[in-house]
Amino acid sequence: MSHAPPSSSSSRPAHGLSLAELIEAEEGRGLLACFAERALGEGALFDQADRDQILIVRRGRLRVYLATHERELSLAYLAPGDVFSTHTRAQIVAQEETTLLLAPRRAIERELAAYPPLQAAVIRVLARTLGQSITLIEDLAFHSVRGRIARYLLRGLARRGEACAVGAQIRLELTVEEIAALLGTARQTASSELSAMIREGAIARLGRGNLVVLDPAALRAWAGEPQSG
Amino acid sequence: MSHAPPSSSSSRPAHGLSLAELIEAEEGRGLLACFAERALGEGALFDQADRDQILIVRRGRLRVYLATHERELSLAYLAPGDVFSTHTRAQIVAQEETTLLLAPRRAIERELAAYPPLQAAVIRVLARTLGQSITLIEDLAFHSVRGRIARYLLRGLARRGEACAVGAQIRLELTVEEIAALLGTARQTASSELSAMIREGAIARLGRGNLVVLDPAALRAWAGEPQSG
DNA sequence: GAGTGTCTGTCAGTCGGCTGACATTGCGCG
DNA sequence: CGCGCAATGTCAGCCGACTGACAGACACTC
Repeated sequence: MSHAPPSSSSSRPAHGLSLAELIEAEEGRGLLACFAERALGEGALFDQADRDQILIVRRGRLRVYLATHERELSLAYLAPGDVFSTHTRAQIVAQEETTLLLAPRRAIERELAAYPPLQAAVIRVLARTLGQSITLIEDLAFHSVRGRIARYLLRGLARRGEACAVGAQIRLELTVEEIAALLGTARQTASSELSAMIREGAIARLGRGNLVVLDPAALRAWAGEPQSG
Repeated sequence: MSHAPPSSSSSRPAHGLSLAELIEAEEGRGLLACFAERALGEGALFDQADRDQILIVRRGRLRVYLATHERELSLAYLAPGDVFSTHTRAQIVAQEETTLLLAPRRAIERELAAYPPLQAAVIRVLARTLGQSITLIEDLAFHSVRGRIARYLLRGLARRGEACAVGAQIRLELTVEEIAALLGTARQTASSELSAMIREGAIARLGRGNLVVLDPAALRAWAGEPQSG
């Protein structure tokens, strides 16, 4: 799961193929046979009946979230190439027309021995997901809403490899409400805090859905990062 | 990581050997060679220099936690047989005299192909850890302190396979302060809430560090579980 | 242009949980 | 036994965040 918004899918270092790349490649031909394609219309809930499935997004966008009757917490948005597993307690909904590949977890486990690169791919996905979970736990346990927003903005920059410097632009690809759900807070609180951060001169609006960094040090301080330089 | 207190180590279903069992078994002999033994005295911090290590607890007890300058959040207590990896941002401290087995992650990855059962073991550890992380996220995002305490108590019962019925006993193996750290709250708040739950008759004290369930329905309601029966 | 829906900003009221402070209990040990 | 220390229970004061409500901004359609 990519904790950031519309995740630019596979940014894989030289460790090996991602699961998505693997099944498209030559050596994954047999593996591909395990998967069935499925289409989801916009707003369609992924049926919780098919648990224990591995899914790969081919096209579209999925939102993964935890829910109670009264509140929802988004865990991630999945873009084409992203991989997820339904055996967690998370729900999944299609944000737009989406097609995905599905395979039962048992089948994948059976293939593990046959496709050595598959092991590494699966472990890598799990490790990355775990890392993002810990980021979320840190957010919820240690950081105020303002800090979480600052961290969210900094992650957005880091994901593109941009430094947090004066003039750096941040494209908000989600609505305030969606960001609030991702940070575990209410829409109104996120809106107020963001406004306050602008009023205090740390950032500025640049048209609809765009921000510019004015005071990197303030952002980093709110994010609870060690001040360097 | 076992989210519960002093985790009764391996309660593995019939899926295969755990990593800890695997390295002790015949077929793990070569694997064992990757590991070096290390001893930690009580209160010793696991050196953050050796990142990217797989560790297996042999004897003693470790606490895994996230920390800032001003606060700590315990993620898990590791008992003999438990497995963890240091590549997360978590810190580790020995609660008592502890000995553990250490292997570089790279070495383990190299062995993956040679020991097919190892793949399953590693994936299982990661999946379990991820599941516990999601439980913690649910706690922090959806449940009040009272709810988290109720959920903690219910998990304790479930872990022993006991039902939450009138008269069921709960052994608190941690101090209130340690429980608070595990639930992401302050010591005082945890203490007050626990006292209130007792005052309201849902549970009762039974000597030092022991509780009895008096009103299972109340506990389940606080925990936010669907009321059945 | 008017009408409609969505996204957004903002406010007052309320409450849960944190902080700091202090009293109490229980246990180990000289 | 009495001292000391750790673990607890409890309180008042404060603050951050949620709730509900409403108004403005923007995009789309007819």
